[in-house]
Amino acid sequence: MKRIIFHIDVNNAFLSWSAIYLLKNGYPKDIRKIPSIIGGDEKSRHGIVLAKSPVAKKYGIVTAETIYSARQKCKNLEVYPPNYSWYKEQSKKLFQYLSQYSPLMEQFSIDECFMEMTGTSLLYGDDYVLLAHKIKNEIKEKFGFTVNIGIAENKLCAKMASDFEKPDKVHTLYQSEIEEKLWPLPVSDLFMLGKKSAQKLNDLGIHTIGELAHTPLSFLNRHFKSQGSYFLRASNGVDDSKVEPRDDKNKCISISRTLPYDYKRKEDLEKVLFQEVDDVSYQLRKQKMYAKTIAITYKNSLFQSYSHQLTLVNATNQTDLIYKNILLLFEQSWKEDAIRNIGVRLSDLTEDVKEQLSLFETEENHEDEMEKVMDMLKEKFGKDSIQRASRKE
DNA sequence: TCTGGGGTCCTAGGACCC
DNA sequence: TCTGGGGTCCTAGGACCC
Repeated sequence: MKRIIFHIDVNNAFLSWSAIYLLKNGYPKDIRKIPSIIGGDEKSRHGIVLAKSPVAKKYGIVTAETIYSARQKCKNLEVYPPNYSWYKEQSKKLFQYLSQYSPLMEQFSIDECFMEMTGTSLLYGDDYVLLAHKIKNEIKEKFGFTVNIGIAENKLCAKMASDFEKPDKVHTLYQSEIEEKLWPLPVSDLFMLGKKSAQKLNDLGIHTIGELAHTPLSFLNRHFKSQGSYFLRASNGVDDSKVEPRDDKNKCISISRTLPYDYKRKEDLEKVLFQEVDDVSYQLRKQKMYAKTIAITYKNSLFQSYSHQLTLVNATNQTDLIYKNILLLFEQSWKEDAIRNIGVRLSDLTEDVKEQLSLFETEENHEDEMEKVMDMLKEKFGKDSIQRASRKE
């Protein structure tokens, strides 16, 4: 049986969702119809473009560029702040609705998912384009925002197809259409082929996906190692990965903050680190996980990144133990440069801890009990309801 | 008023063991 | 009297995604 995969992608998700929110609350205009963007707060140095309206796009504004630069391109650009809790709500509603059409769905991000549609012709008939239009139109009617739907025989091609002309469109990219629809595109359009690789390919004289598809594997392997094999397969529309529902278990949990100004004082940085550890270890406990690897990450005033990490003998989820190790890492790694962004990352996560205590480790049941109580309070009254003594000024 | 935040995966190189 | 070599674990850094 021919495999059929749908990829659903919300058009300008953050901007569309904000537009709906604003209209619902009596805002007089639809920000989808004017030159507008969703952007972070520039004063706290979060000034980048998170989403753009189709009109803003016409001015050449791209996602992730600075708001400052976006304004240079369009003088009467309107900037609106993100509303993440509302986005999450919209996302949840959408996926809930979509799940009625297929028992097998893979949520890929807040605004994208894959649906395994193989075999559904018994239910919906074998005109998949018609079905996709039905779904797309129902979403528009029911929720007020538009989506693109890509139809193909595998995930990669479905994803590429949904990226063709936007908004509010259905596209197919069957194997028989690769040459006509995929090959003329620039290599940078290929999924998982980013700026660096695109530049390198261009320097090697390879500009289109079609050219890439006809490059010898040995040549690509020489220049791109294991990625070379991926590039060749992907450019030929080959992908045999399955639609797999995400398990909710993360491989890592991290928090990082861009500071209001560059911090140079040890005490200031330590205070931020403590808050971050408090947050991140709470998240860890909420997922009932334990971390074995603890890392500190920096971005300095010159935008250079560096990091330092250690691996524990026994995985933990205790705030104090994690903080102790973060302080150690901080002592060992901070170059005493001015820090723009500092973060904490927990990885090597496991569900169970070996209860074996190392030789000199003391039992910390006390700490465990206190933490449980504090977590319960956080659950009930919100994350900021309770703070440890050392977190206060 | 220049340049976010949260992820996953890969690679190179060093330490260490047998 | 010359510097083997495979395997594993760990760290740092980087590419890429939304």
